[in-house]
Amino acid sequence: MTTKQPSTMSTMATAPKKPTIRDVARLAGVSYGTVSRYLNGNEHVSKDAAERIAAAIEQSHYTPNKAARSLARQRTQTVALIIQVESNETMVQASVSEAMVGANQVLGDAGYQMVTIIANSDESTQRITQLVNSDFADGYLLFSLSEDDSLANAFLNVRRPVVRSEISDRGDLPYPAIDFANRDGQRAITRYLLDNGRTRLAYVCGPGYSPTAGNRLDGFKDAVGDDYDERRVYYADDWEITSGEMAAVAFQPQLDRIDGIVCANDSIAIGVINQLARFGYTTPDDIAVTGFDDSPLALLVNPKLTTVRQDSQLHGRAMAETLLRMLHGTAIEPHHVELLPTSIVKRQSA
Amino acid sequence: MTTKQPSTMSTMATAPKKPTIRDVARLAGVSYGTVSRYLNGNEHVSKDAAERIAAAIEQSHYTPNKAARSLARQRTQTVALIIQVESNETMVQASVSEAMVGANQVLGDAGYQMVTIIANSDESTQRITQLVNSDFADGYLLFSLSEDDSLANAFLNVRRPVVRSEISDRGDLPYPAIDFANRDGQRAITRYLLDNGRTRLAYVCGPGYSPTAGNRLDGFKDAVGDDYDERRVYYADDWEITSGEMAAVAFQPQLDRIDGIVCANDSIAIGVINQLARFGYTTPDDIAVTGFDDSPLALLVNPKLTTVRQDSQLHGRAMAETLLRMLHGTAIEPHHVELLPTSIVKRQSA
DNA sequence: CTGTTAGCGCCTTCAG
DNA sequence: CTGAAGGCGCTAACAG
Repeated sequence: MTTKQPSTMSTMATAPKKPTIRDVARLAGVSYGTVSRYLNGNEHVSKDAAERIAAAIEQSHYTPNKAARSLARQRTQTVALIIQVESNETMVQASVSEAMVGANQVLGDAGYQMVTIIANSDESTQRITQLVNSDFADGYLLFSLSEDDSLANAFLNVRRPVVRSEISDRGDLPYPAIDFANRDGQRAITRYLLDNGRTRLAYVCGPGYSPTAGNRLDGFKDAVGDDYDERRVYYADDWEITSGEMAAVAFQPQLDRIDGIVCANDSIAIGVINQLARFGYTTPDDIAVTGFDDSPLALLVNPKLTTVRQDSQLHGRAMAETLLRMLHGTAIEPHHVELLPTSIVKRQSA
Repeated sequence: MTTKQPSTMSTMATAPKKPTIRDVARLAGVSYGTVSRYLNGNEHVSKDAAERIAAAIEQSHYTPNKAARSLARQRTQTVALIIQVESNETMVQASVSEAMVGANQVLGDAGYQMVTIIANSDESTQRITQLVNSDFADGYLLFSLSEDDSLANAFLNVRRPVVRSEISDRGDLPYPAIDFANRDGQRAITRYLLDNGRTRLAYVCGPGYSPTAGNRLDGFKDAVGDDYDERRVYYADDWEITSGEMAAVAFQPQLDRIDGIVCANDSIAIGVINQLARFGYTTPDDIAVTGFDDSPLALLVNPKLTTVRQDSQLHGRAMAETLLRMLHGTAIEPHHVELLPTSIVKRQSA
């Protein structure tokens, strides 16, 4: 079967509109109910009819209309992955794009088409709220919603399964979340520093709107225990490199009494290292620095980052799997939380 | 109006199914045809009726069903951005995610919902082919299709507007393309090297399946003219850092007679610089190196990359705009090509 | 096993 | 200005 059949092409030229199930039925000499059965894998179709239908479909280039099918069947076989990006400037994080690929894989294998939607303005949030309430998809994967996010409100009354990518303190969002064990991870890498004789540690915390930032800070607190000193914590406004540089500046007066800086993520760590270098401190000799995420950047910088690794593809897969379970009717406790493991990857910066 | 109204909530509890246009009509005391008119901004609705309908909608939390509307109206108000990723390992390129944001903006402003779909396996390609032929969206934005891509075949018989992100030699794809002036850009930065006294130039070319790779190489050829020497060209298998390293290795025997290496993109350039350093050559003193894309990485490495900048958000916006034009009925020449300008950004590596 | 038929929720003439 | 009715393309329940 070649893709292009001249005869077929000319046929199509004379009949420029898409064939419907009735056209196929007519071609095959059966009623269109039978064609529908064939299409949906119903047993009760004679071998003979099946063959004629198959031929008719082939010949007419028939493909079922998605809207009609969704309407009749009351489900779309589509899952939407909604990702919130802070602004037009920020782009999609590497971890998010990896998770997308993971989720896309398992959803696709299960016969669902995943589509991703970007929310980055009030207007888009508005539009998405409409969409979600219009039975656009059978289920939703929510990425990086901040605590007080207006986008989250869009899902308050949704009658479809939803899975979140971050744990949250927000009590009115009755959806399971799958997240990394951020607290454990940060605790572990902090202990690693401690075990290596770094005793005067500082911390650069992620932005306040992010639950993840808080969880990672908690892990740091766990590890340092009574040595925790609020004066050696810098609260960044975002997750970017610049924030790391600002943190180092803020710490400057006490840098001589600091021998390690634990950062909320890799980008911040890179910023810290850069700024420390400008101040004349070398990493890790003078001050050890750790990141979090093990993003592609971790390998690019000098020194290479010692950081907490998380498997983002797995994150996407795990989220998709529990969504599928819900789609299949399995009841999941509304505030169910699954924490994915992280691991320390030791490189040069600490 | 608070989002959660206890009374409404309990009402919903007793009537667990979504309200339809008929429910709204009943509540407002009009026929549902009138509600439909109201919904679609038809003039012929009395002020009185409009108000009652608005109240009924508010009260019932009504949102039109997407599938039904699409079916009746024969359009979805949706545009799909399809992006092909080489494998599960490769993630979404920064430039692509930026273009996504740009296109999303323009499309959203025009009342379309953009959804992005990932193609990364035969199975997903298969599924997408079905989708595209099922009137899933009103138009398509195609990202990074390789020349002989099977995915491209999915669009051979589509009856909807399509815009491509790369120019191509493939003649059977009658869709306009919007691309960067890759050839011009590479020619310009090569000339820049030449003008700065670099006379023995080598080139690292992108993967063969990519038209872009060829266009950039052509730009290099333009600039060096008769000095072009096939022995100083390395053909990479992909766009990644590792390929740059391999290129440097391949060039090693003649490195002493080379004073500049023009690379197909930033990642490759970074790989080249790294490997050169290992061989004991410094950049740019011994050998100047240039990139292409001005990706976020360009600023992170040492020395910072001198490269060709392209505005990826603009790319997305431009593609969306011509798609909109086609959606609005403007005829666009099938093989129309628009080339977006690039600029040289001088930093440290050359 | 197969034809018939009643919707799915909404849009859009067509009368009135 | 508004109600009634046919249809968008397909599914599913019901006779036969």
